[in-house]
Amino acid sequence: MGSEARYWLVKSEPDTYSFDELVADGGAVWDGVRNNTAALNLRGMRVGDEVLFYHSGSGPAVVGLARVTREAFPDPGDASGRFVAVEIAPVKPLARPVTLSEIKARPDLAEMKIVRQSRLSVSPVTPTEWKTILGLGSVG
DNA sequence: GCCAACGTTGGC
DNA sequence: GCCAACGTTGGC
Repeated sequence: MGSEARYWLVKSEPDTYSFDELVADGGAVWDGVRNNTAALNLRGMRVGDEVLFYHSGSGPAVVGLARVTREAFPDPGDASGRFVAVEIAPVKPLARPVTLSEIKARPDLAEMKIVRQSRLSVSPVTPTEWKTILGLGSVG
């Protein structure tokens, strides 16, 4: 792990917490993650890292961009002390959502963690994947 | 609503 | 420590 820019993807059910709600709130504590792999990724986040915000459920798609505003701290809702939370703030919505089916259809995105392990709620994104997603979403 | 993937739990 | 059973997530 060097000091290069890092990119991540976080997943949320829009019925539970949507990108629009993140925008309305101006930021959010990203807590409640109870998976060790996802927690490891949360611990890797640094302030300023950029985040793809993905809606799971019906019409799964990357819908917006966010930024890490606070690094990992103990999840207040976790009595075990094993899990952590971060804080993120909205940057902007994608001009158009990039759907999971589009991602799957592209050979250069087929290795994305979201494709390979659909249940992982926090995952790293490579710089190449990041640029490709932003291109598809007409951002940048 | 169904099913696959995968994490967790608990009996042994 | 192994593994079967079970629960949850998420795509379709």
